[in-house]
Amino acid sequence: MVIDMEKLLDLISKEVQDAFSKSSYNEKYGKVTLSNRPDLCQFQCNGAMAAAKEYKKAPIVIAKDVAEQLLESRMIKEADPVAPGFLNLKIKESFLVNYLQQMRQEEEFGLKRDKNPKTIVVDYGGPNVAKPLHVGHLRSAIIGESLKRIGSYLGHRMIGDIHLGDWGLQMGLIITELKERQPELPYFDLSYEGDYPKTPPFTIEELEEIYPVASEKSKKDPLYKEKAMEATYLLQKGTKGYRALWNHILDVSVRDLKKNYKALHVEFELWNGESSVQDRIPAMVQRMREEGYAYESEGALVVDVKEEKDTKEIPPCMILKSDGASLYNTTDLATIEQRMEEIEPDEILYVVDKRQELYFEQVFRCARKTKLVKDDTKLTFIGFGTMNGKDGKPFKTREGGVMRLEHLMASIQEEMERKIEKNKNSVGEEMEKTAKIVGLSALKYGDLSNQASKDYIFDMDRFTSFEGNTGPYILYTIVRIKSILSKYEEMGGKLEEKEIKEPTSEGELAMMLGLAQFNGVVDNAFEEKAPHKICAYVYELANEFNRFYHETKILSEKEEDKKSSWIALLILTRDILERNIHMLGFYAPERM
RNA sequence: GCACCCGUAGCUCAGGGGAUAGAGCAGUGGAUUCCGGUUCCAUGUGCGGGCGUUCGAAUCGUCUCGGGUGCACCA
Repeated sequence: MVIDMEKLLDLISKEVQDAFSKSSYNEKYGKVTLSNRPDLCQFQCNGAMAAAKEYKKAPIVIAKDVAEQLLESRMIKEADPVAPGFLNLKIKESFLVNYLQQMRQEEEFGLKRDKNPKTIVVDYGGPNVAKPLHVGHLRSAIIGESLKRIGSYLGHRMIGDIHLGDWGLQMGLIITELKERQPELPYFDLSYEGDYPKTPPFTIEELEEIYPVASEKSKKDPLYKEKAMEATYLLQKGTKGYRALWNHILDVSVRDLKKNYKALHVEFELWNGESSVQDRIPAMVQRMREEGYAYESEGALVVDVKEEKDTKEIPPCMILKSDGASLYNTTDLATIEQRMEEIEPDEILYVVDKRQELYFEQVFRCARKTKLVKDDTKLTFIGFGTMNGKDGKPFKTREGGVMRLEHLMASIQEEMERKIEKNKNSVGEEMEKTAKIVGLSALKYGDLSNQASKDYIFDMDRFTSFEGNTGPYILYTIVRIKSILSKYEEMGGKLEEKEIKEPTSEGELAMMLGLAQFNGVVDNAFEEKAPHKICAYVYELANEFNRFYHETKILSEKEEDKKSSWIALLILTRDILERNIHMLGFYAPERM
């Protein structure tokens, strides 16, 4: 039977709230938080100070009253009223141990699944076809993937949509350049009736070379640009040859994207793009017109999205350009419409560059105003900051260009190989594989450990270090636990049927308290859409383990009882650490 | 011009009404030579500045100074 466990802080809060009630104070003052003075206590309740005004009593008197009620508590060992009115709490070890034992038995460590699981679409990634992924795509992928995984653990139905940029002038440009180079291809023969070749007339490398060339030419040559626009028009009109060519571009490009995202351990449930919603645009625009939302302004079709409470001017949301063409807004709105029809999400999360905040504010308001979404459908913008170089400016290659994601990952891997080589624990292929895993942890942890909304500095040396608050340090800690456990097995020990006993040291107690925080932390991280809180937790837990490890000789312990309790504790620590890093989007090797 | 975001230790970052503001890195000193020395412990300066709200402010409000970003036919 699976019982969702209450979060530890909730349990303690409830206990303290009861104590407030019993001493005839309002239980709302009984909220308990983690202590910010670990030297004094483990948990604290500040409610007595807040309650002082209402009851016209000194806070310390209230705290004392409440403490009295807690004398018989089965979970609180000490409740210490301290001036001016803090209530300092310590938990009973027996209760803590039971809690951990239960965590071990429950699915997902008793992680409290949301009672009303939601369907949440996560819009992240947003790459353009025929263009290589670069560091600008990195944060969206990393953060989006993590939020998706955290949400899934909490029981939500998370659906990641890559939202490809696969429509518009860029496609016309590529087709035009192809035509210049290979006019003899059947795709350009408008009278061609036969089947088109199955194999694309280009490789991904060629495709990536073609786009910038075409883009450059169109800027300089108006005639060329006109051709590109003509090609775009023909493609959108559904011209057979152009469609066939477009399909090739998409195939080649998507295959390459999948490869790259796979290397990042990022997976999308949906590979929809701008093209997926083109068919529904005319009807949607028509409806907005008919229902009086959209009107002509300066030649363009717009929907007003201003609101009374605005402190600044919010420009209207443009639906069609003055030349009648659709634009990004149109596609995004149509995408919302499609998602509502096909998926009916409770929420859509947009994980995009924070500079697009105003733009999405317009789109969201427009979607709401034009009833594309239900009143209770949440549209959430999660803006992330820029990844900067050591100089504090946007990350660039040495030549000053945009760095390709592949290149960035390759150089991290190289750096990792150099470091791992020194350990001499692995060679050849295994080392390469390990370097990849550890490199990924360096990159993702380095990114996620910062608040998503802030810019951060990518520092190769710091991120790949095995010391400090880094991915490799976390992995190393996990590997160390694994190593101890396998040594224990080699010595004839069994990992099963162990029971966690009451702690025998401060370090062990701290570790236990840390482990018990797990479900509260995950919950909070998702609530605030803040993967960095998972990072902070993982780091703390790793530190607690290392401290414990340093002061405790586990394998040479003579008392079998103690030893087996520690082994059980180690297993739980390993499992929780691994579960957490999985939520961050990476995993630990067996050795490193 | 208007609006939004950010200023926390030498550096990179947490903390977003509660007690003495924390980590890591770098520096210095030490421990452990044992399950992986990629570990552990100790040690210093700091909330850009002013005014206000509050029993209590790094946190909320306001002004100011610095930095970044955005303001309809790009995405």
